[in-house]
Amino acid sequence: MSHDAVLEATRRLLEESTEGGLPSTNRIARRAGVSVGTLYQYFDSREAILRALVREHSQEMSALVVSHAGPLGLSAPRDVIPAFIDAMAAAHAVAPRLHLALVRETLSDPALLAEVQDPARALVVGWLELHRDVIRPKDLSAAAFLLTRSVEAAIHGQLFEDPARLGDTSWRRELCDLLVRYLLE
Amino acid sequence: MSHDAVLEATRRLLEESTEGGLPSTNRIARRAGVSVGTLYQYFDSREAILRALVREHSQEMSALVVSHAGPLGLSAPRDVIPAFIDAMAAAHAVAPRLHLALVRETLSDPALLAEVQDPARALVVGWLELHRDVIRPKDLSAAAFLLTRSVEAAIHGQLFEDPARLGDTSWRRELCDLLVRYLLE
Amino acid sequence: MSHDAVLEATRRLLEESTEGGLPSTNRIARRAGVSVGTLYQYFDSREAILRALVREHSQEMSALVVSHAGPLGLSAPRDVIPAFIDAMAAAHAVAPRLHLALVRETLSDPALLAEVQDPARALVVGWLELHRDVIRPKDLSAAAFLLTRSVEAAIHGQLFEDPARLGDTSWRRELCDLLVRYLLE
Amino acid sequence: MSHDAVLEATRRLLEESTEGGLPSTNRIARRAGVSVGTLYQYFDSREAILRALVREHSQEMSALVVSHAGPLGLSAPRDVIPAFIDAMAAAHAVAPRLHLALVRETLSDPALLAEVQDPARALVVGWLELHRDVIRPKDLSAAAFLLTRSVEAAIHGQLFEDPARLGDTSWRRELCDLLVRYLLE
DNA sequence: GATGAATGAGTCTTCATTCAT
DNA sequence: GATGAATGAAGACTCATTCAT
Repeated sequence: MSHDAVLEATRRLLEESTEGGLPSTNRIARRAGVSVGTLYQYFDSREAILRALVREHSQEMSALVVSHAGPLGLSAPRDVIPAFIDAMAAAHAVAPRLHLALVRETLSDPALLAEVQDPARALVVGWLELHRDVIRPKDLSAAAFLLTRSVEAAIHGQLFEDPARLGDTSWRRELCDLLVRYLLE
Repeated sequence: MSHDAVLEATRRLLEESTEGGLPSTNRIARRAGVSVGTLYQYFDSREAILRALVREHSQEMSALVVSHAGPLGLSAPRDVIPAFIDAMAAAHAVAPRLHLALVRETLSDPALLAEVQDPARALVVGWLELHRDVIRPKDLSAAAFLLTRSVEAAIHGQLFEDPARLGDTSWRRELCDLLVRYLLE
Repeated sequence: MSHDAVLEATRRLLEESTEGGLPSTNRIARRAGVSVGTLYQYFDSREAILRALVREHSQEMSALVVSHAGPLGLSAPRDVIPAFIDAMAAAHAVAPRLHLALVRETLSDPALLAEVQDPARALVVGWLELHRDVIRPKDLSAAAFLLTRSVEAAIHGQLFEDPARLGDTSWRRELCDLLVRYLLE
Repeated sequence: MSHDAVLEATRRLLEESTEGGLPSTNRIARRAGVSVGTLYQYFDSREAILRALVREHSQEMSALVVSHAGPLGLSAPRDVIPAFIDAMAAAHAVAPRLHLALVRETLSDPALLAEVQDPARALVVGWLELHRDVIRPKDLSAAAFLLTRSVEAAIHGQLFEDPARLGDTSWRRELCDLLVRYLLE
């Protein structure tokens, strides 16, 4: 219970604050309505909170994307791609500041980065394999890498540089073009 | 003089350290062979050092890329694209840890991010305009956004996830495909 | 039951640890297979555990020494003295780290120190009285003080400075000389 | 300057307090009339303060003893021994609580213990060598060990168990007897 | 009696910044 | 301009103790 309260408090603090850093343990505890001691009953260290947060967040994001675009898994890639882009944009729009903060923090922790990125990439590889016959590139793993990186990059660009324009359709069309031309010839 | 010594000391410290954070002002000063007081004579605050560093770094990166791929500005895009990718990879390989640290720091400062990204993007827009006749996408600004974001994303992915493989040629070929198919039809 | 489990757990923890301090109550409880709450049902405070420990330990030490050298009580002092030294050394070798920790802690609690030292001294005084005719010093209480202090000091010196040499015979001979010459003329 | 202020403040705090422990860094700083930060400019850690204190204290004690009994170095051992005992007692009477606290703390740090005890022991060995012809025991190093340990033990006993009686002459006579009979046959 | 989650004051330590020299 | 000692708020973390269940 307190475990979740701590995580939720951190999420809120992160979503509210302007600068990137993880809040102090005391601040998190106060916001969670518990004492610092309690916080340390559930997490070994400040870093452990971050890790838990990143894991939960990445699963939530995956779930969101899947629930948006997942059902289309069997449709033609040409239809799935724009849906996927929309789903990714929507998932990123839920808590953009939190997302930014977590991305920022994960950047300097390769192990955590991998832990979070590998399953997501595996999902994409699976989808590519499903449609192997119409997918142009042969190295599916390399393709998945490029794919996920590019989509995230585009969305992050929008998010970090000009959040207001995240809903725009122009960059989506362009990104869709990029992917379709790369994947489908 | 001291101004540059401080910047250089910070660069070195950042490139050496494993964890991401900017070193303490005292540490920077000691490494620069200067007193903290002097440091504050040249920089208003710890943040100011960071900003100066980011600016210088981004210019250096641009210069590196231009000196690598620039001469080809007038060649056919089909030849320039791979050269550009190589140039970007080379520029990122010079001081990868420093680059990571600065990217990390810049992430939560939209103003600084824009200040650094706009000129780079302008360069790309300029190049696209030069070859407007053979460039497929019409919205050059959106194309430049996608272009720079994707290339950086691919390189950062390589850099942050598996630095050893930055020199590989497989991901470059794939990235080249992505760009050529998008830009040149 | 739990009472003894707590004491035994503390003893073990103390004997295992390298640094001197009494372990935390939570640690003791966990090791004892008991909850902190239970611990407080048997001991008023962390200090109370320490006091109980010191008392038990001092009785154990006395018992050990008596069982070693006691039977010789009626023999000639010249024979009892080396036996006593050996018995003291043996008693100290059982749990040297625990002993050190308790000595350390007792040092700043004069009342506890007296409580532990007085009975031991009384034993020695009794023995001296038994052999009053061959014992040179007249002030038996002062002699007992010097005696116990000196033997303990020698053993502690060995124990704290160079535990490996506790089994050596050279310092024992020397200590025996010291005592014999003082007590027996 | 602040360096000494910190040490002096700690000394005073230690001499005043009843329980043994080294005071907190904040307390020391406040008492020294400086900020915690300043404290850390002169000492690497709380432990470093302790070490500095122990070193200074042991030198002060040595100096005190030497200034008391030193001039007699060339006199006959039979005269030097009581003077040495008096000098040791006097040195211990200067700041008994401080001494107790430092002894307590040093107990669990064999390296520091050795650092402090070795020079003192060397002094005694030197003196024994000077009078080798009249000194009975042949192993001077073992004799010095026993000597210093016994004298300290007797004084500490007096100090920790019944400080008021430190000035008494009865235990001194007895201790003197012990040493004379051991050393001089 | 037993539990163990919760407390929160207190610990050591760091660090950006100032200012008298 | 340069120095670097001094500051002190703030940070992460510990731990003896309580109390509702």
